[in-house]
Amino acid sequence: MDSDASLVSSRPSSPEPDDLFVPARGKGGGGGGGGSFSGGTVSSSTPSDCPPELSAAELRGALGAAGGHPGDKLGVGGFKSSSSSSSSSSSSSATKKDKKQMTEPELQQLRLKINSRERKRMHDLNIAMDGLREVMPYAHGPSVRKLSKIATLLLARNYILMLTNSLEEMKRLLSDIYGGHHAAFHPAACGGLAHSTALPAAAAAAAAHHPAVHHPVLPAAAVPSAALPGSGLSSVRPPHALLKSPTAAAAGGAPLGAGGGGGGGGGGFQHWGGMPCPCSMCQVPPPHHHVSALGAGGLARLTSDAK
DNA sequence: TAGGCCATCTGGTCCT
DNA sequence: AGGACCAGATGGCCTA
Repeated sequence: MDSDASLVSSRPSSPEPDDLFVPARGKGGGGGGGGSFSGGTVSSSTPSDCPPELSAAELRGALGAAGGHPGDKLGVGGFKSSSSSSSSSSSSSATKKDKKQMTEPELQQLRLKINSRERKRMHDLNIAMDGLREVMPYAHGPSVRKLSKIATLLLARNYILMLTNSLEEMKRLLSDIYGGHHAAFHPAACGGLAHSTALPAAAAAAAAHHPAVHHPVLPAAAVPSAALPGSGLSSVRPPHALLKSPTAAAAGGAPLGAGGGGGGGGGGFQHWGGMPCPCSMCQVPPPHHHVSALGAGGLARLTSDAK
């Protein structure tokens, strides 16, 4: 409410490498967000400069996933006991052997190295998350707090669904306009924009009726405020509940989280200045994608989080 | 003070 | 063998 400064992500995504370090031994428990870091910077890793793009491996991991599934973990019995000589048995044999043979400092060194790698990995993940936030409509602003990770993911999903629906709607519109005789006209396949000059008045009118993102396929000429995510997605409203912003919440409007129960009362979301839109997309909530447990439940939960 | 979110540590598993 | 990925645990910060 009052703390303006704190509204904008009071915490950095991750600390500076210089600050990163771990006494490894002394810390009675966990790392804690930079609580008891002392000396001995571990910049061993930070090899590259953290490229903004996801590496192939990361993408693979993100998409593939499901691979791991350790499943057991046996209750994490050994939790932070590693700092000692570890060797709690049961694990990769060779590595274990080596670990047993390693001296304390060596073990510590190894631990630091692994920790550093993990830190970097999470840092890269956060960078990717920030990148996602940047392209999300309404995800940033002076008085809007940074989206949480879960909110970012949910919002992104719904955003994609909405854009997909917009595309479908546009295709259908064009199909209606040109009827069957112009089967050769397939904007989606041709990239759509290439035909901008060929768009008849009817299409232009339709475009005018649906400015901005709602029909992203339309040429900029026909869509004055045409909008790429960062610029003016005035018609796309995120789930204000996720934004945790008093202003956003007050602004009201239908949440982007249409798929789930997001819409709540009013039926279809209104992208045109509060006026109900006649198009099918706005009348019917995004189909077939039941927002799944996480979607609905998560949003509901997050809603209660709204300010 | 409780709850949410996050960064970090850590051990295990899978992959190259 | 080393690295990537994953999930559990812990503690700190912030907000209601």
